[in-house]
Amino acid sequence: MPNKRQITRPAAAPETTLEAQVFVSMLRAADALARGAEALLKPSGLSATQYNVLRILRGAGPKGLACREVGCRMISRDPDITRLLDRMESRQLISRVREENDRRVVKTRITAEGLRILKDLDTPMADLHCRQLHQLSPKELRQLSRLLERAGAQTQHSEE
Amino acid sequence: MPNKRQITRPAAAPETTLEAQVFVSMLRAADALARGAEALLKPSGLSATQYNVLRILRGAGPKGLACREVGCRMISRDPDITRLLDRMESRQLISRVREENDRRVVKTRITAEGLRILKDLDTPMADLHCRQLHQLSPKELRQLSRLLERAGAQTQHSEE
DNA sequence: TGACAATAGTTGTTATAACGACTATATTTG
DNA sequence: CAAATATAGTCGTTATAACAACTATTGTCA
Repeated sequence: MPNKRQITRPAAAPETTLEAQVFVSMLRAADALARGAEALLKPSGLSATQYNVLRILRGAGPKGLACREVGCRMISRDPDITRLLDRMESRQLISRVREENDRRVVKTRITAEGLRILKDLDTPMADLHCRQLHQLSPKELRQLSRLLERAGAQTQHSEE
Repeated sequence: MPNKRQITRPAAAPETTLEAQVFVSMLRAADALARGAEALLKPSGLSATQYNVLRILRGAGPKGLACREVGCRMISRDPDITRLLDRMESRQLISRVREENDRRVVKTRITAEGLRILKDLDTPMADLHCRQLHQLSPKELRQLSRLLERAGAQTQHSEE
């Protein structure tokens, strides 16, 4: 039961390409980071997805965003924005109003309550990220960020 | 609605630390990779999690693994291995037998059918990874892999 | 040995994600 | 202008994830 870093080429493993290695490392690292964030959010009763939506809406400002626009900016796509927002609205984190001009769209905005919760989380979240990545120097972080952006450059969005 | 790479420091965004930037890039990139893999797996009716379990069991060989061991090696932890394996067993992808020595443990093994499906996926999956990461040179891939391992070095497991 | 704790899995329940069909409004075009 | 098409969002259903309590078996030690 080896718990080592170096690949031990276990039994039936087919030729492990460099790309496959990066694939696994990436998912693992991302999962570790996400898990930490979720743990931090749990006391607030927020899921990672909900937190992401709140940040997006804060970034969008008082003009708000259409349902679909929120979906586009999310880190992980959610095919069911409606009910995600339903839950958040019932918890008073966001508000929704149907547009007058184009009555198809529903503008979503963050509430004062949502802003408050988010604000309280800003520092703890930043601290968490630093703790999670403290093993890397600023130079390495920049390097990593650059590589990640290129690696994920398929479905590109812009957050907040 | 900027679709650019460079951070534009949008409206209400608090100071974006380097670490936070890496955090977002990482989740985004991982999501992109995972999405591609899921699309590839869909025709086989496998979820990413199930695929992961099959690879783990193939790597474990004919001795099989205890339920809990499978969970430890998975990329993303699943607190409900039992029902995950239930579904896979009912689809004949795996088999389970209770141990004689220690009657608490249930050994899980991959079936011939599971092996077959996995084998058919090996090449397409490797190709996918190459396509997904073809923007990076071998040197960059090694660099990325190394950085990722250090970034995710909190809950370290060994796959397959 | 007999009570207590630890370990391995299972099961019940609730919430959320995934997939697809459906309604309402707006835009295009013959 | 009416029919067709596109767009925005909603809803029904099924499957899966998340959380927590529960059973069975084994190990510990007073």
